[in-house]
Amino acid sequence: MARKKQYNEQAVIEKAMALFWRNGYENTSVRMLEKEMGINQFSIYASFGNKQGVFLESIKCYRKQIRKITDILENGKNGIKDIKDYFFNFLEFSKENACYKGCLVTNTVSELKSEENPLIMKELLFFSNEIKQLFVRSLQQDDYEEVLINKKANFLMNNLLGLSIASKVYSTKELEDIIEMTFINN
Amino acid sequence: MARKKQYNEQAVIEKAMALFWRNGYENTSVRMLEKEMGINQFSIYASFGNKQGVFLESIKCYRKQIRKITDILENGKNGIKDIKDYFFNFLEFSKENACYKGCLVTNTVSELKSEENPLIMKELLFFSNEIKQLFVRSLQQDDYEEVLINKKANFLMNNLLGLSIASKVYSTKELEDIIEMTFINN
DNA sequence: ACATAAACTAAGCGTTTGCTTAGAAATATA
DNA sequence: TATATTTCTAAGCAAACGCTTAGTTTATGT
Repeated sequence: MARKKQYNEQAVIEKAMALFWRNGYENTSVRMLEKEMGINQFSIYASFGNKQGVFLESIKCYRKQIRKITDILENGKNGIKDIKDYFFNFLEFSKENACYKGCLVTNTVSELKSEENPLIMKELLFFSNEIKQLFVRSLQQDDYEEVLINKKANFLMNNLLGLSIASKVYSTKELEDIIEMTFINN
Repeated sequence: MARKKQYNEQAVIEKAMALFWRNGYENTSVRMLEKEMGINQFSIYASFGNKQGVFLESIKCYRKQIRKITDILENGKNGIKDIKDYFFNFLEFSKENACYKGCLVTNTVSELKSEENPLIMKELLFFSNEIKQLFVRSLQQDDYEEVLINKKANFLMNNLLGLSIASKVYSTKELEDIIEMTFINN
């Protein structure tokens, strides 16, 4: 009936995601996506609508990849200890050739403004809240009171957000020390 | 002998700095700077060379403005308590019309890559280290051992970096709770 | 008053941006 | 094998980018 697609949409989105992760949203042009994804601009727009569409799919792909470490946290039974492990796992997850790229979600929250990219921002904040809820779940295993759990979860999120930027400034040893300090009372 | 400048360079840089702070480096175009600074592109290039030059001067301006709160920290005598006050002061400093803009330095570290903007990045990391050294100075007043002081300083920097992003996501009440949690053992 | 030098305005340079379109190539059905 | 339908290539669109230049205005020293 017709010609077949010569590319796999999931496979090219993985490459797009990697590019957005390295360069940020605005600093990734459609021409760069074209080269990295290995397909023509026409195909990009046919498959994903526009640049924002490519990014929204990239977030889904990011979520899929990070499940490798969120699944561990979600199935953990050791309370805050599991969150600490997640921090170390995240550091490893965000690394590419000995270079830390931070978190794709955090990087983009920092870069974009809600007023100008409401759709993207909504997805990012939803994602961010999912991680926080994983922290809440683990903290509940250590039977703190509900209000304190929420405060602790926000505090830990703040440290995770910090790591996204700190990892571009500090050495691996320093980053590991920071994580140790974050969990020093547990 | 010649015509006088019709603008004050320090005054227009303040406006440029505010624009960079709100929008980030790449998302601030020379046309936007032109409007905000109230002078023609020719004047911008005559005074500051190029867009990077405008930004480098904006950092100097930012440093000058943030002295309002770093001076307090630098002259403090209450150890870590002064750092906690600095965190609250920073939150207020970063606010514009009930909207948190984060830290100009942190935002830009997160946005740009060292390989592509080495000059700007060098200034930003120098700036960032100055703040850390203020933390070290205050921590020394509480006589911890030297190695622990450095770890604590990095931990606090991580929380400050985190606040820059967290302030775009969380409410004022939550941000205040995060600061309380950061200093809970002091 | 006049010449001179700096600062102004505004138009425009080449390049890159996100996105579109015209037409050729390829494949599944009839 | 012929036809229909989709995907491909590659050229091109208007707008925005950082930056420059030609020509006018303004103020100062003589």
